[in-house]
Amino acid sequence: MSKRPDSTAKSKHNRRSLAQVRQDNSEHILRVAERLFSERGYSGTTIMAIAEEACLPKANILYYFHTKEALYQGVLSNILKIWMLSMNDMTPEQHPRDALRDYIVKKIRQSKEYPHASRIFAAEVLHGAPFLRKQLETDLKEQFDKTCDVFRQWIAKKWMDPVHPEHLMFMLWSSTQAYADVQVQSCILLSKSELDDQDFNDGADFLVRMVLKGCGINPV
Amino acid sequence: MSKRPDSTAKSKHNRRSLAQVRQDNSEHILRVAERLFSERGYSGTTIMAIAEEACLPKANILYYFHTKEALYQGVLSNILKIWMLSMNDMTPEQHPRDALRDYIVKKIRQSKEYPHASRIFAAEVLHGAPFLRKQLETDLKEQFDKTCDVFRQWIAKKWMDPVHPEHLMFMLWSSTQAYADVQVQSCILLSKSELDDQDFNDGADFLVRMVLKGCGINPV
DNA sequence: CTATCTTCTGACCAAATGGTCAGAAGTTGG
DNA sequence: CCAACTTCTGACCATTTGGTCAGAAGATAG
Repeated sequence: MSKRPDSTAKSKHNRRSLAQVRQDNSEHILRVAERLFSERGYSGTTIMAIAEEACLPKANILYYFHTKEALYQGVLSNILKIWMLSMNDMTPEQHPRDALRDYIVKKIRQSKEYPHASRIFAAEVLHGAPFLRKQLETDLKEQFDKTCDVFRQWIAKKWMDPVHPEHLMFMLWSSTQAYADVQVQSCILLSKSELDDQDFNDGADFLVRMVLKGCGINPV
Repeated sequence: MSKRPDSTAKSKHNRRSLAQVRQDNSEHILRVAERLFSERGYSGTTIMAIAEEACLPKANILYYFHTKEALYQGVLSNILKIWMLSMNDMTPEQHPRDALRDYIVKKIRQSKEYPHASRIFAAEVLHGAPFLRKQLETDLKEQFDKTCDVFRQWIAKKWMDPVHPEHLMFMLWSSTQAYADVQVQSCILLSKSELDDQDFNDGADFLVRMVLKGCGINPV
């Protein structure tokens, strides 16, 4: 049960403004909801469970987010913000050696820092993106196409082997994503209670090396 | 609504034995349930929905599978059967060039042929494997450790670069799995209604090439 | 201090859900 | 043909779930 920011300090002094209260509570609820949605999925998460974890009465959750779906949308829009933000553009001028390395490292770091977000996103896609379809079809597709184009230009410049750009993108996405999604499984398989920093670094090193070599790029 | 095997042929003749009826119906229900669970997740799938899709009254579903969880377990055990079956052992004697190629091709074919199973499995793992934990900790981990060991032997024989075996396994698993999981997303990104055989072949070729080169294996 | 606005909450509700059960309908073996 | 057994199903039930609402409690502005 993650405590909300205030809780004890309800005495007359140390008062927060209404605006402040609203923001604090909204964010607190969103944080709790994100965790639960990522652990149990949309249907598996009840408003009551969120309320208990957030130490707030159920009706209060619904005061801030009028429906369960609205709450979920709130979580999703937070996630997409992170996503788009970190999805740095690779440029045709950059050498793929650097651009791909940066991309992989960034993505894996993201999987480490925002595992809930990563997993919600993955679950969303897995079930046909019922809530994200629109956004994926516009924003993400644009990004995807642009990046594939960069790959093609690198290939034209003979900076890398003529690999299938689309499949390279799939491979980059899935294998970096895996470090968040399969954390549970990883723990089972590696017999660790959690992936540590070293594991993430090893993963990044491994992937960078594999991708660069696999694309015929001299890592220098 | 996928029709059940019998349906019309209820007239006196052309009768099926009770044993036959039982098997037919069980399998029919499992098939329908598998599809729905993969599309909507465990909590998102109601018995009523399964009943409607299977063209059977709800009570009949519960006659064959006493609880929702039992039905889900039935689906899962089907899935694990497929999984373990196709998880061919790579052996230290095989050259990684052939073994890895076979593995990737097989896995991707599996993603194509059993997309529902693949997705249920992925969702299960994503949510901490609430129903599969035991099996993963025993069967899958054994397989995992054994395969990592094979990689180590290949490395000792200088048949491939000294890559991190565990991370290679992750990468193989996630990037092949992706061809089932992300089918939706793939369709969005590639603007196709479905991945066709060519796409799966391209994916396999790409991955084989990438992995072999990435591991410093001469593809011959 | 007071009138007004926002925040908060217990009590309540209709619908959906997993599950039960008695008994009808069909099958089987003798 | 009959007794025993399996399959099937409509009606029913308790619980859970998302959501409403009236009014209490607290904050704010004049």
